[in-house]
Amino acid sequence: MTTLPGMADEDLLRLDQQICFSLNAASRAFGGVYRVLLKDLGLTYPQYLVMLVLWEDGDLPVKRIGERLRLDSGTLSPLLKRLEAAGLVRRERSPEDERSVTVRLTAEGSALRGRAGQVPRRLLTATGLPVEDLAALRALLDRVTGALDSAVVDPAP
Amino acid sequence: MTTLPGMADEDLLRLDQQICFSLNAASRAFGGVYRVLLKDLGLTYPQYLVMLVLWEDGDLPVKRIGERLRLDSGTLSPLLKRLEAAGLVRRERSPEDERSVTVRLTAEGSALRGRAGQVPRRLLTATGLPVEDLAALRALLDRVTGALDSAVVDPAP
DNA sequence: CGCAATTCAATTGCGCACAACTCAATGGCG
DNA sequence: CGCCATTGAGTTGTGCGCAATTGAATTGCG
Repeated sequence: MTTLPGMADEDLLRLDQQICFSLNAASRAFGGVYRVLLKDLGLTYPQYLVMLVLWEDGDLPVKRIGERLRLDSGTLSPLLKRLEAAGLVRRERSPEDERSVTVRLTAEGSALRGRAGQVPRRLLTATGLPVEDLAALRALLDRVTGALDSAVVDPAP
Repeated sequence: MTTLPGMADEDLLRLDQQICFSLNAASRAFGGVYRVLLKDLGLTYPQYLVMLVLWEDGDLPVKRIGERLRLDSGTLSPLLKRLEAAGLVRRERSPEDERSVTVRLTAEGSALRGRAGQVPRRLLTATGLPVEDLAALRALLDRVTGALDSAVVDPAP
């Protein structure tokens, strides 16, 4: 079984503590830096992620954006409304499937990409890691995410 | 300067995209697994982090908990109220400094530690990574967090 | 064809994260 | 001593994340 022999629950509690602390802290530290960098673009971090997807892929239905970012409509609907209110995107019901809503960049939304050009470089230097280490970090994170997503965890032991 | 020569803004945008996607996804994937594991303890993930700190250190003022978890009173005050409502902690004004509030585990709160004993092991196995890889991941994350925290990022280029 | 199951977006409700602010207690300094 | 800056919690407001639900459009199956 999965008993990791030779480690007491005590020790695991401590290790667990460190790992979830570290991931949490890192996630929020990233958020903090992005918040500063994105301030004069008028974007929040999650909004920036949506714009990245749209800049990369062009117009997309809400569903696709959700798949790319691992977000559901409960998060995306109000977020996209705010982006629309800011004049960066428009939302239109798809003619061939009235259930689907296509998100389109406005001219202003597309133009914002130019002003965002400096953001990644400034973030990468802020991390203090060489690009190779960041790639390694990303690989590890993706492996963990994949495992966690496919791990069917039954609630009760 | 910090120009990372030889990389175009285009490429950096893409790399940035991948890194922030990965970190975000990993963070939320962890949250999802913890949510399931903690469900029958009646704890959310952030509440679990607070309990871990209290189990480790004993009674603490709100201030100290915030330092340990990188959280401010705006987050902790309502969270601790919910833990108190659940009967896991009590909050008392410190006699020697009336501004400070000490958070104390109740008997029920201490007892919960036993029931939480299985959580870390089950999480570790869910990650699908050997312990050494997780340690490496944690080290990388801590390095990045340290760098990001100390990086004074001026809002406007 | 017609009805049931599925899909997609939106909404509601709850909890967390963070900025900005209030308010009381404390400490320092003239 | 008296005043003022600082400190510690709490509150408010905004936005994200997710579960659960709704409602309309579409698909599938008898």
